[in-house]
Amino acid sequence: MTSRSIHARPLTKLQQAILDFIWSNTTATAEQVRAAIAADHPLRESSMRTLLRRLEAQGYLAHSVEGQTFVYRATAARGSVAVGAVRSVIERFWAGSVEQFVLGMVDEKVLTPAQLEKLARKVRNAK
Amino acid sequence: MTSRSIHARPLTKLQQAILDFIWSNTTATAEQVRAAIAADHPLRESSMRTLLRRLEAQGYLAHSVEGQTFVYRATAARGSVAVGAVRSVIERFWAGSVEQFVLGMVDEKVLTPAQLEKLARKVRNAK
DNA sequence: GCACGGGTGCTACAGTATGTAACGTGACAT
DNA sequence: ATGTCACGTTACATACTGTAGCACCCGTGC
Repeated sequence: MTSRSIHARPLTKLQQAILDFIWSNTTATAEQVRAAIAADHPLRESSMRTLLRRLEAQGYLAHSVEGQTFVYRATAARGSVAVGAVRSVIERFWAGSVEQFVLGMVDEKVLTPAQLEKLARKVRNAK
Repeated sequence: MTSRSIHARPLTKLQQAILDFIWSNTTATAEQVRAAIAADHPLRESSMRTLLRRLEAQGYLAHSVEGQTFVYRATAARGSVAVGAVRSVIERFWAGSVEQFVLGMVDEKVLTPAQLEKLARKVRNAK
């Protein structure tokens, strides 16, 4: 099962930035994350720890102890979290029908018939 | 631009229920909405009016006056709001690439290659 | 003219998540 | 012992939500 869990709450920019970094690096300590996003989000060390702790409480992260430092890692792959977000939208708006959803995307011109065609080919060949 | 999707805040169940009713009925008064969702969400009249007012402030609704009653209607079609929600996810997680997004859906087995193929055919024929 | 009921806005308050951080504390190196 | 690093606890402002009381206006009936 694609790990249910995680409260289908949308991530804020800050949370997203943190997770993005961790997803890219597999693991990260509070200080590493802090340094990485300092440019966009300057934060005190303690603030960062609070954020990481909260993300862990929400199920996005888990940590192990390395010496006296917490090493965080994501509990779910980036892709599955992303797809989970979309799935919740599909459930609400298209009563769970992925097909209706895709057709809706075409209707709204977010996805063109040509793109759809191309993707179908690509997937077919990749198989 | 397909109408900037309002404030990209996700709708709560309650808000969704209200909008769903209005989308289904084209227009609705506070009392009609209240009666319609009373089973799942029992609310006082004034509460309902507050909710409608807030949804209007957020851009989802607009109203006209009929006698002394407010008649609400949605400012955006259900489909476009839904797609807008998905688009914001695509932006965050797939850097805006709809194609990468669809491939991600396939990767995560939310959309099967067969379904994709079928949809492509369907759209082609519909054109 | 005036009370009454329907419909409205204004105001409010508790609950929850978020952004932000100070402070206290325990462990380890010196 | 002492400083330093990393951690947890606690806190506070802001924002949105769910929920609603109450004051106010307008048309209809007496």
